[in-house]
Amino acid sequence: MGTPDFSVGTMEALIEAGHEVVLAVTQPDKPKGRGKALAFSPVKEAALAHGIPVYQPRRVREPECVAYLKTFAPDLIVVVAFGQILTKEILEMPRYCCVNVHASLLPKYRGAAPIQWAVINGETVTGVTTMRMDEGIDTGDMILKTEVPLSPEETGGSLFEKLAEAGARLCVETVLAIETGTAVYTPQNHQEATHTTMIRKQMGELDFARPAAELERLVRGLNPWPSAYTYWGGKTLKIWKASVVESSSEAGTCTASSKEESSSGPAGARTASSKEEPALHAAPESDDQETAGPAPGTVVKADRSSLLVQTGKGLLSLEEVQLEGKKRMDIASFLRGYPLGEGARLGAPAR
RNA sequence: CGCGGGGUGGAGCAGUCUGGAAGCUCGUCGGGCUCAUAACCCGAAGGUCGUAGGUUCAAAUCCUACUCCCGCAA
Repeated sequence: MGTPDFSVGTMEALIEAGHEVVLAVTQPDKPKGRGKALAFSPVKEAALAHGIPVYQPRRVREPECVAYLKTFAPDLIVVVAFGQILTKEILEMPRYCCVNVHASLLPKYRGAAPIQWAVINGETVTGVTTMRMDEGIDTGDMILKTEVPLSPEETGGSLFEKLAEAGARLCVETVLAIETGTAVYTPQNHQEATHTTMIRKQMGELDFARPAAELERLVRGLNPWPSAYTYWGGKTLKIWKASVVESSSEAGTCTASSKEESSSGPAGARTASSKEEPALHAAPESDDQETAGPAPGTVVKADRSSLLVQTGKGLLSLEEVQLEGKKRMDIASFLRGYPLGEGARLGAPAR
C-alpha cells in the first residue's frame, strides 16, 4: 500500500528481492495538471508496469474493501506513505503483520511530512524506520532503523530521494528478518515522540520578519514542492534558492557565502507542528542595529548578480527565483530584465 | 472545453492596445585605458520577432489555426 514516488522504490525493491507482490493498493486517481485529466498515482504507474493488480479504494476501512483484501490472504502487508489509516481488522489480516516504512527516526517526526520538516527544522541527521504497525499513527514497535545525514544544502527533494532509497533497502531487510523469524521488535519511547503536520501550500509564503536563517531552511525544505514564495508587483515570486548573509557587513561585495549558523540546536527536537511565534513584536518599529533598519521585505542591495532582502534578523540573498508565468532563473538573469532596485518591497500580495 | 501569463540576436526584458526602417540591460569577439579588475571607453558580429495561413501598399504589431513553456487550481 502506498501512493507517491516515495513508495515506488520500496515496491520495486520487494519485487526484485523475489517477493510475490499480489496487489498494489493506492489512492484513487485524481484530476491533476493544467488540464483536468485524471492522473495515476506513481505507485499505480509502477504496478501497471510490473503487471501487478491495482486496487484503489476510496476508503480501505469500508467492509467491502476489507473483504476484498481478505481474498488475497496476504502473508504481509507493507505500507509506505499510503495516505489512509488502516483499521484493526486490516492490521490483523496478514499472516505475519503490517509493516510500515516511515521517513524519520522514530519516535521523532511521526506523521505526515517528516522529510520536509527535518529540513525546515535544520536537523543534521534523520533517517528511515520500519515498524510493525498498530492502531496509532506511527506508534508501532520498531524493527529496523537507518540514519541518513543531511547536507548543508539539502532540499526536501534531495532528501526525499535519499530516504526513499534507504527505505527500500531497509524494507527488504525487514521483510527478510520477519520471514526468518529474526526480527526484533523494539517499543518506541513515547515520551520523546514529536509530530509533524501536513505541508500546506500557504506555508511557503515567506515572512520576512523572521530570521534569515529560518527562511533559508524553509526555502530548502519546501523545494521542490510546494516551494517558498513571496510577492512582487502583485505577482507570485517563487524562491528556489537563497542564502543567509550576516547583516553587519553590508558594503562588502560578498557574494553570499552560505554560512552555517551553528546556533540551531542539532539534537534539539522541536515540535514541528507547533510553530514558535517569536517575531510578533519585532515587526513595526524594528531598529536594533546601528542604522534605522529597513522594514523586513525591503531590498537593501541589488547589483548585477545579487539581491539582498532585509529580514527580521540578517539578510537573505535570493539566488534563484521564478516569477509567475516565467521560468525559474538565477538572480543575475532576473535582475537583467526586471527593474527591481534597492528600496523595492517584497511581500504583501495586494498593492 | 477549469482560470491565467508567456514564446523578440547567446541570457533576461521592452516594443503589440494607437500597423510603417529591431530596442534596452548584459553576454560574446576585437581594440583602448589601468599595477589590476567582474570597473571604464571605442568598435564589431549575431534575430526566419514560436509555427502555418489570412487581411494590408506595408505585420513583431490585426484575424484564424497549431505548437511549446510557465503560474493558479487540483
